[in-house]
Amino acid sequence: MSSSRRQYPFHLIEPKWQQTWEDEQAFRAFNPNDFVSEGHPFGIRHKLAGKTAPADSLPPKFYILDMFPYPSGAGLHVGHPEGYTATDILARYRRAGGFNVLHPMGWDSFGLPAEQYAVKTGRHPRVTTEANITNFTRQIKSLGFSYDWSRELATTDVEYFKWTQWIFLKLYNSWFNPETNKAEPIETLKFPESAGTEEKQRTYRDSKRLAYVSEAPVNWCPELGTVLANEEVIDGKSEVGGFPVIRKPMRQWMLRITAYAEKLLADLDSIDWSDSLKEMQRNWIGRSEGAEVDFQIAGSAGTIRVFTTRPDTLFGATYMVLSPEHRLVPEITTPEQKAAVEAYKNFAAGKSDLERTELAKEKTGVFTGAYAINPVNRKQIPVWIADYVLASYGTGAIMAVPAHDERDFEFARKFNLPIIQVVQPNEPKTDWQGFTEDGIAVNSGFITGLATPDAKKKITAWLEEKNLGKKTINFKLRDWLFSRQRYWGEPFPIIWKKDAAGNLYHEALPETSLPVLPPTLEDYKPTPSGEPPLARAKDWLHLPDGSIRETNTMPQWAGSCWYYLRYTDAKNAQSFVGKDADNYWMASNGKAAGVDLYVGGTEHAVLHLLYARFWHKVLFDLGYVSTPEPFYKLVNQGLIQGEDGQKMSKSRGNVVNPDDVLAEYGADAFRLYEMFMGPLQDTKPWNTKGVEGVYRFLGRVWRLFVDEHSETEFEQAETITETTKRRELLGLIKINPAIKDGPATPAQLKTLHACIKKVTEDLEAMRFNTAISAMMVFVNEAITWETKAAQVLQPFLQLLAPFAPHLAEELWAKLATLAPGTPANLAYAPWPKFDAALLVESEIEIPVQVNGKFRDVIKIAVDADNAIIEAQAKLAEKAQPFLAGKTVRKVIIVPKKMVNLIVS
RNA sequence: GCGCGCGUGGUGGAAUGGCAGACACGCCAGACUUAGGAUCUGGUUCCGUAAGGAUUAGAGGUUCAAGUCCUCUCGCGCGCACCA
Repeated sequence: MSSSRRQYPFHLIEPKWQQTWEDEQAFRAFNPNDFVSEGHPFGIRHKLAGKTAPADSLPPKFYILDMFPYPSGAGLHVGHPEGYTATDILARYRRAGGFNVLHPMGWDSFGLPAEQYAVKTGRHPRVTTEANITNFTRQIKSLGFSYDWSRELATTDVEYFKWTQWIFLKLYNSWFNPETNKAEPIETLKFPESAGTEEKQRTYRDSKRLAYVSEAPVNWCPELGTVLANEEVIDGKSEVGGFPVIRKPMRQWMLRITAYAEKLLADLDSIDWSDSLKEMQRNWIGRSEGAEVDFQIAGSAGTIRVFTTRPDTLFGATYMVLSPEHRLVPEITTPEQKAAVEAYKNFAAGKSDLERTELAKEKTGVFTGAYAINPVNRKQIPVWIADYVLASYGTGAIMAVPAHDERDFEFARKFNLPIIQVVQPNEPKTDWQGFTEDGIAVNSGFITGLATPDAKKKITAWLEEKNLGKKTINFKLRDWLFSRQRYWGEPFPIIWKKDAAGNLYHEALPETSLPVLPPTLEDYKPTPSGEPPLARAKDWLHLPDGSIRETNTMPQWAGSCWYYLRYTDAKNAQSFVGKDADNYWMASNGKAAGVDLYVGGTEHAVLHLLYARFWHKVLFDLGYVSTPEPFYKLVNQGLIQGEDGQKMSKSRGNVVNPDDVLAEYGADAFRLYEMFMGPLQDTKPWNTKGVEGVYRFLGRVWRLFVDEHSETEFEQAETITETTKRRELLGLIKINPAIKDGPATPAQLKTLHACIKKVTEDLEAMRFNTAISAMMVFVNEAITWETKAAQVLQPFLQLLAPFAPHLAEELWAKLATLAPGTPANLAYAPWPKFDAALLVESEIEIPVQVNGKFRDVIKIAVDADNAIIEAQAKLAEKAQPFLAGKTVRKVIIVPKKMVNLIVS
């Protein structure tokens, strides 16, 4: 730790103001019909003090949200406060702008590390989690963020996860009605004629629920001891920890997110997210238009249905491929091929996901012995199985058109299958083999000669007419695997029963039984038989009526799917969120709706952000929330790297701990640096020297405002005063005698208003780095003024306040002694407006170019007409050598910008 | 492989198509000082004593004018990855 002298006493100022804000609950947001206490600055500003405020009396709302953190044992990381600082600056800016700002914080506190720690030590995850939350709270509070702590929540709070379970029940008790195109209560589902018995009705109903049970191969991670969603598996490894993942058939809970694929895709157009993020979601949803086509199996009544985006290439289909898992494989395989097919199925099943992707180069497969009939030309084509065809996409079977599909082309060459051209590239020199783009249909019967889009239309119509196929839209998005074999998650409000025939079936617990608490355990490991840890609690597991509880728990994403809603009404005991609160905080304000600004890392691009949108849409369909989208504007902050330009990690030893930075430079400098580093969205390396730079800037601000002699007295007094009483000594520091409550010079006003303009515009556009540089320019200028007008310095403090709130408040309070009538509370003082008239120049400098090259600058009156500008430009001294002996052929004048002389 | 984004001084970064390098860091020189890792002043893209010239990854193009728009190449980052 450095022993260098402090630039200013932030160590006293910062705790002082944090205490003040907490004492007066300065940043509490008021809901409709809340009572606003007499002395609250929000009430004073909006004339609501001492009143109960109905929705229409409240100012417009602004909901600014951070992605809440997982409270890890490692504590806060410098990456966390980057987004939090940005949102805090905007929250403070909007408050000053007269908005009712909702700016909450909470904890995404279910999760694996606490559970793994529990497995090792036997310490209950709740104990670990609470200790971590305490530490995170301390760290976050020490940064002076203006959160409304009265709305703090943790996903592990019983009062919170009770409602998470409640929402699950809504999913369970709903189905997606394709006719109304929305989710409806399961009661509106009509049974088909065939579902006569109670058991059949139950089965039918269960097959339609938004939350359903599926027995299918899932992503099993042995190391983590749990299954994972597709979104949590990256390159065949777990997103958390990077452990191998294998396919394993298991009984699991799924959420029918695929029913919302179309809406999740279409509604991206209604929200203000970055293009790259929208693109990631689009790719993940993966919509593709094409056709399903039925191929008859030769010598059999069966058909194989395939999905293709290129029905126009049907005449070029020379073979078919089924995925090894396809249900027709055993049926169609001929006796001679049986052994080979079985061997191949085993070979494919034994591959891990990792091997499937990494060894994708070389195609493999075997012939089944069967032939299918191409519906357009009645030709017999062989049916193969190969693992390059995925069971989980489309119909799990394809028609192979080797001439115009790279994968089929590779496969056909390896196994010597015929390749027939059916598309002619528009560019005649292009090789048609392996040509996959649009062209002209050839060798294709009745579609020959048509351009690809027309050929697609015509053949699809033909297939539909002959009842051989139909236009189809397919999505890459799979249903969301929603259960985990863990302890530290929300238990499902579900029990299992046996019917008369001895079949297990599931049933939801009634809402009145919520919350379902997890049992207390001694041992958090799975059972020896591989059951989830909850199965260890025999008393909990078995209900008196003989039914058994579901032992899986929900994934960590469950809690984060709706926390932004709970913040709007965090204490509501009757409902997950009240109608008034939802209407006020999430309502439209004349634009697309929801959270006005949501800031967080890109790592949640397809996980949290897709899941939360899905839940929100279900709640919207069911009438529980007022908007179709949760987050109107979303910004991803960039990664902060270590000083070496590498990703921060313990193993690299380049992790910067915010506590250390705070101790040495203070919270205001830390906040300022995080914003000064560069654009919020960019990845950028940490640089301790850079912190010193902004710290020095704050020191200059301090010295601009305070009297140096009094500061020396203060410092001497501090050394002989006990620590706890030092804060009171701040009163010894007097205002800089150069500051006068008199008129400002035009130059001072101009400097101020230029700064107001720049900072305001930059805040609107979230350009924090350039806003800070504008304030630096102001201070560099102001420090040279012999007499400093209080009326110029005061608005500057308002500009500084969102960035460095502690220092600004301290100086504001000192300056108030000079300027009577100053609002007591800086945080709610109305944001200064710039006066354009003060920025107008009578004379401006404009550059003179000769043949497009900059040569000189001339000073002219702003309202000078073109003739004068031209004349002045021709006289510009440094331009003379380039004009001598030449004729000016053309003069280009951009008013107030530049003049360009074109000479021969 | 496909998609998206980005390449500007020694460093982080600024520049509605109109004076490239704002604002900082670092460095150099000076002032104050017992001292400086405090503070203040000045300088700092490169070549050149200067006048001037070159310069925004590279090559070409549009334009009176290009870091900015277009085309190609190279490099980096992110995402997806046999999705038919």
